[in-house]
Amino acid sequence: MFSKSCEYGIKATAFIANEAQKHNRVSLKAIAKAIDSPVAFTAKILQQLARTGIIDSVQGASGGFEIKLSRINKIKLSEVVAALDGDSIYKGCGLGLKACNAAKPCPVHDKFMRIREALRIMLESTTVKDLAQGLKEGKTYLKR
Amino acid sequence: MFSKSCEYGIKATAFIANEAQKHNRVSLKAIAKAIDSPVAFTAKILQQLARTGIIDSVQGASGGFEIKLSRINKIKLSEVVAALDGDSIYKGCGLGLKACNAAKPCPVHDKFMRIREALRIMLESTTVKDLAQGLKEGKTYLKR
DNA sequence: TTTAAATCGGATAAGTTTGTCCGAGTTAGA
DNA sequence: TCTAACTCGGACAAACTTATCCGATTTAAA
Repeated sequence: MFSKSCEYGIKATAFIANEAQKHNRVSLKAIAKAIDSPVAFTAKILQQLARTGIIDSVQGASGGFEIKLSRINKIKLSEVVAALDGDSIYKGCGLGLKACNAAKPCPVHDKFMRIREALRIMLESTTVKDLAQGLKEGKTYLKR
Repeated sequence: MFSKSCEYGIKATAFIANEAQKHNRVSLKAIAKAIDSPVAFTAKILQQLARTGIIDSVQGASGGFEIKLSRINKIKLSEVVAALDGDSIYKGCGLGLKACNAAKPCPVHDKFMRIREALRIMLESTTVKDLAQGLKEGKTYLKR
């Protein structure tokens, strides 16, 4: 469904948001450990998320990554996905046709539209805070 | 969502089924042309589908690929997908966790389950005949 | 001012998917 | 029996994703 980059990105964002609620800034190392991901690869993903403005990076000693507390309930899961995987998951044709639409649909067009629409709504109605909340309450996990 | 292999495979299967309804057997070349796919790569996919028993292949002159008319309303879209992409699309965790379940869920577990379940139901309730029907009626397309 | 703990960013490697090439085998029909 | 039109299957190549390495830069604190 999502690329590895996107999976790591979502987990990292959830972790950073949860730490933000505890007023912590977290290092790359700490993030990679928390989400069980390769450190250097995770760095690239965090840079991408920082460039997009989803997370903030702070350089230098005692630096790291953070999300402003006031923003964690505003960032949608869909934004994280779009930053890393683009919008093909919402927009693309299920069979990869370039010009697939209601006027000239592919054989799975109608049925796929419903699924993709449900996915879009789900991603757009879930915030980073929602993800962090589960972690905070010990109801959800980022490893195993 | 699906791999390129799977996209080509679904299109090819739909095309073969539609031709089967016209009592035609079709060659690799004809299939690749109809679905606008690379010939040699399509060959691999058709071989895979033939091995799985989804389509039938006939060697030699005037050979090609076909689906028995009596089977086109029995083959589910989910079987085609499973043959080419496996079942990770139904079973895998949205964030790639190996041990993600209701007891120890990832942050998107519940929400993803619903989407994947909808996808599963859709793929299992769509037959190859459904796909061919749209083509036959000129309502759906395999190119562009 | 020096040091150590960080991120940044470019180069490169490994792995997977996608795509190509070609010789061998199969079969209908001339 | 020969030929032409097919599929089969292995080896290879290209492109993309995933992952690693390392030097440069930034910054807090001793």
